[in-house]
Amino acid sequence: MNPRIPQARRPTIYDVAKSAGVSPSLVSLVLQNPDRVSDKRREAVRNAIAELGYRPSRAATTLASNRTKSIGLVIDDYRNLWFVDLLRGMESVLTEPGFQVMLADSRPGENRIKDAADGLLAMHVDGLVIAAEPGAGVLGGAVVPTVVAGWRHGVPAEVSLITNDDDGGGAMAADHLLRLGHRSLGHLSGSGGAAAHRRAGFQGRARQAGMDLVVAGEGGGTSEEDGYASACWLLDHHPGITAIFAANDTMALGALGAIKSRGLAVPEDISLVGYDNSSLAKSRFLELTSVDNRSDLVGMEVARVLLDRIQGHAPGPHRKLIDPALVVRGTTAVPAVRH
Amino acid sequence: MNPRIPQARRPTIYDVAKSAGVSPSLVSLVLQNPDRVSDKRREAVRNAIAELGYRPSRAATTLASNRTKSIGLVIDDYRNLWFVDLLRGMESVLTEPGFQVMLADSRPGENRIKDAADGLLAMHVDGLVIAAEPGAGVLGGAVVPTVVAGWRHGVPAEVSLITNDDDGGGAMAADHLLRLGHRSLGHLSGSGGAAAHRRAGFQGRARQAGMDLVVAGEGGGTSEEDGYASACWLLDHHPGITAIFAANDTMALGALGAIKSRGLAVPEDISLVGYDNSSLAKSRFLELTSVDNRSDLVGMEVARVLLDRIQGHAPGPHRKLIDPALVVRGTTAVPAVRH
DNA sequence: ACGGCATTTTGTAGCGCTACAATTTTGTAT
DNA sequence: ATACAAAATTGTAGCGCTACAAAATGCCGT
Repeated sequence: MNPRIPQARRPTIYDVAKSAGVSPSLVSLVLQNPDRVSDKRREAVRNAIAELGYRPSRAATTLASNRTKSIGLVIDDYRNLWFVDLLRGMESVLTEPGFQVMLADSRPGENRIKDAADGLLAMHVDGLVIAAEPGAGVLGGAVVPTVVAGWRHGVPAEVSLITNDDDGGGAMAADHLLRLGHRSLGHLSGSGGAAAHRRAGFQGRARQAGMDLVVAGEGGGTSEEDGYASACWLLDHHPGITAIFAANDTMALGALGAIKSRGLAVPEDISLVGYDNSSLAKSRFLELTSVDNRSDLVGMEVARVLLDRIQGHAPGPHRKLIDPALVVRGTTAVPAVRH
Repeated sequence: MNPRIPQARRPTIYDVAKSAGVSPSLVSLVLQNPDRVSDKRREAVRNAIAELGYRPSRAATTLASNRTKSIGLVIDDYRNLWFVDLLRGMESVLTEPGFQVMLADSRPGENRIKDAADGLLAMHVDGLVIAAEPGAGVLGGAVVPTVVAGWRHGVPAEVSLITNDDDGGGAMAADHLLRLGHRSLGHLSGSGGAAAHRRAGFQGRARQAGMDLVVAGEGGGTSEEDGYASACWLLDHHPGITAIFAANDTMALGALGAIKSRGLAVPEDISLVGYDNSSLAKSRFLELTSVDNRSDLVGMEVARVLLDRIQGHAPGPHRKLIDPALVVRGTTAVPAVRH
């Protein structure tokens, strides 16, 4: 028996080099910049790679080149599912050039976001996406290209920002109701930046068109209960209203309960528009007309901006609002003729 | 002016060693095995680390030790949101010992799962979690400890397996309805392993208790539409049924539509139980009694098993079913007295 | 055939860390 | 004090790759 143990050691660049009859440096070159290598050797190296089943060691590459081909994504909380679309969008762009996304959520604690970001930076990520409210100091020593996604406030001018256009979404909702012929609107708002922008956009367009508008719940909660309560108040104090725009689908669901409890029908008596185009909205049971954030597009744009910065193509920071899309379903219709 | 540029180079283990007046090896030791170092030096090193803001380079550690302190998680599709709970559970266990989770979803293609797993292995993950149906060959050359999560079939005996107990969940649903006094049950099933187990558990317990049971939709789809159609069929052909158990919340929602369309009320005329305890079920609008998978517990157990294997504590493969939990809400009640 | 230049290929020297054997220090028993 | 083992510390040699300068090769006109 042969005493030499076959050692299932992973092949290295040296094994490939030997097998292809070239130097290790040449193999490295083929991996990074195939164009600089003659056709003959390139093929030889590629064959050797395929034959040996060689895969570069990311750790070694990172250590030697100080680049990781990875992007860190900091989210505020796994429970906020919007990051799923963001992540999908990012991956759809990043997969092709071979970048990996590393996810970190921010556990409770003082400098939650900063800690998560620091952890990712310790792994030498080439770029950072902050999909959470960037607290003070988080964006300070930006050692790698950084983009804030889905947030708008507290972002210094030198940091890139890609966000859903919540103003635009609010305006879209208003336009839709306007076109249907509604003239007296209610809005269920809540606390938080996104809600404020949705409200502003909706309000702006409604006022511009000379419509009546009553806003409820401004600065309050954004749960189903809150939607229910605000909608009850609206319906009881402003019976002339024919359409309600809620700052999110959950509140819209609450509003639906309120509307039904008053013996009114959707969309016959009241049209209802939500926001987020959540699974709730898509449900056959609700068929809720809703504004879709297009967070997937945000993710794609984020990835593109980051790649540009990493590869040194783009100049300064980049800001962009992503257009949302209105998805019309069964809860909006032409208003009933009164009397 | 001083021509030397201050170079914001990250401090290395050498910088720490110099600052603490010890050798680099000692610093490394403090990082890995503080107990082996005298109190005096340990403190000196720790102070130096804090002072310099030193953070070990993951890449270098990986390269030198051939360990990464990271776990790869392969999911089948970002749209299947159950992985969110799984991930949360895993992180709650892995954060403390300093492990990172790397996520990879399996894009379309032939060997989808295998490619994703290979990608993670190329990054030298120390352990692998397959939260998807493990196709042929995926678990073959298991070079690192591997656990299959949330799946039950096609898993060879030598691979660890941590799964939701879908049989148990089905039985729980049956028990609940039994205790309420229901004697004639309907079940909305569908294709797929999870649905089959839920059905089997429900069926087993129902038969054991001598109840009437009609199953609809076996092998069919699992969407809201499918739930609606199957529930219609059930209600029309088996009017004696007083309770329906759906294989998931979405189908339960469809069933609710069907029940209402027949002029029946929930829970007065028909009790309804879903599965997954999704946000849908929690909604105030539905208040759906539902079985919770406890995927967070699956994630925690997965992480524990993996850590044990990685640290060489545990012996062979490990199999465990995680008990689900029934969340009773407003869609189940004592059946109405007939006639 | 030969200089001169561009292109292709290679050798050398790390990147920051850990493993492990070698060495020094400390503690204990005599 | 002295011998000896145990504990603490250090030096050396990589891990697998890339950067970069140096060397080799190819190509052109004359």
